Amino acid sequence: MLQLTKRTDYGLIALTHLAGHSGVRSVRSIADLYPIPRRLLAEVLKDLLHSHLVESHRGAQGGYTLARPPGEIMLSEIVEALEGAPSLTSCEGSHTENSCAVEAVCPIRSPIHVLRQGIWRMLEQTALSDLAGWPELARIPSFR
Amino acid sequence: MLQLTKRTDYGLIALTHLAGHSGVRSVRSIADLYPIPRRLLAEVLKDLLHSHLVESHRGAQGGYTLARPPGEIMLSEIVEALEGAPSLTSCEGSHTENSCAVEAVCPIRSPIHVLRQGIWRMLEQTALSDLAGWPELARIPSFR
DNA sequence: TATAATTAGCATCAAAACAGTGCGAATTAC
DNA sequence: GTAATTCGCACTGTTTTGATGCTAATTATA
Ligand code: SF4
Ligand code: SF4
Repeated sequence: MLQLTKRTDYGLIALTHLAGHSGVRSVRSIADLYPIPRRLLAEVLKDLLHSHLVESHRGAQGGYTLARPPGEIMLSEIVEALEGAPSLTSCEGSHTENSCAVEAVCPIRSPIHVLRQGIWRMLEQTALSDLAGWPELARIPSFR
Repeated sequence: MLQLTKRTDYGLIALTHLAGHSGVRSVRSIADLYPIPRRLLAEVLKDLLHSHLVESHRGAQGGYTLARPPGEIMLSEIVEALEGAPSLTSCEGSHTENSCAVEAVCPIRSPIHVLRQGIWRMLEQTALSDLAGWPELARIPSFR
């Protein structure tokens, strides 16, 4: 539906929060701050961990921190971590031989590719810090 | 999932075909040419009809034609007709008070808006003729 | 006029994607 | 030792999407 999933949405929020608040932040604290389902946010952060976008700190007083400076984390990485590389249509992406029946005579395949790359490039050129820099962020009270 | 639906995909194919072949084309002829489920394509074209992107011609030897020159039909219109205006997140679009719980303190709402507009602008600036002009199109045999 | 082709409108079904939850184990600050 | 926290896996319910069925209305044309 040409729309980001809530998982990605939540992931962006969490990462933006981490970018704006130094130190370790637990899932609980983030999920309480923004009313996000706690368990779901935990799943999301686990995915981000597996993609090496955040680092985890287990045990009491544990939580997550950004693995890199927010200026070096691109939205494309985040989206890819949480919902796979964008394909725009079904005939793209490494869906392991997901070939569409139309493919052979498809008149729109090439041009759609171009569009997809345009969107992808936008995500590649936007860093987490570009989101985190928004004024709204500064107004959010810090907890813990 | 930041991906176009198959309905949109099929719609683009049909419109591209109409753009490249003058005269009335029936659902059957298009669906047979590209192996697209006939009934589904019919549904798609009905939606396009309701959005005034194509014109219908009922009865025997009937079918559809483009309502406007392909240079004046923008991808944004097509996507909007088949899957609604792109929202990118849940807090956008006229979902009649679909307000997200996070909305009040959401740190990413504004920046995501900007991204969405970027994608939207790409679609607004690409005309059907930009797709139809691709070399593949010329190679497709004409039926009927 | 009869017939076949075709769109129009409606409803329905099946599969996939998605949002959200449960639970118990492992880890660690205190 | 205890409480807080991540980790891993599985599971459920809902929504979206893909696809199909059926009948009525329309129209070229034989
Ligand atoms: S080959 Fe064409 S019809 Fe098939 S998924 Fe790709 S763009 Fe869509
Ligand atoms: S308000 Fe924020 S969290 Fe809610 S849908 Fe919009 S971007 Fe996502």
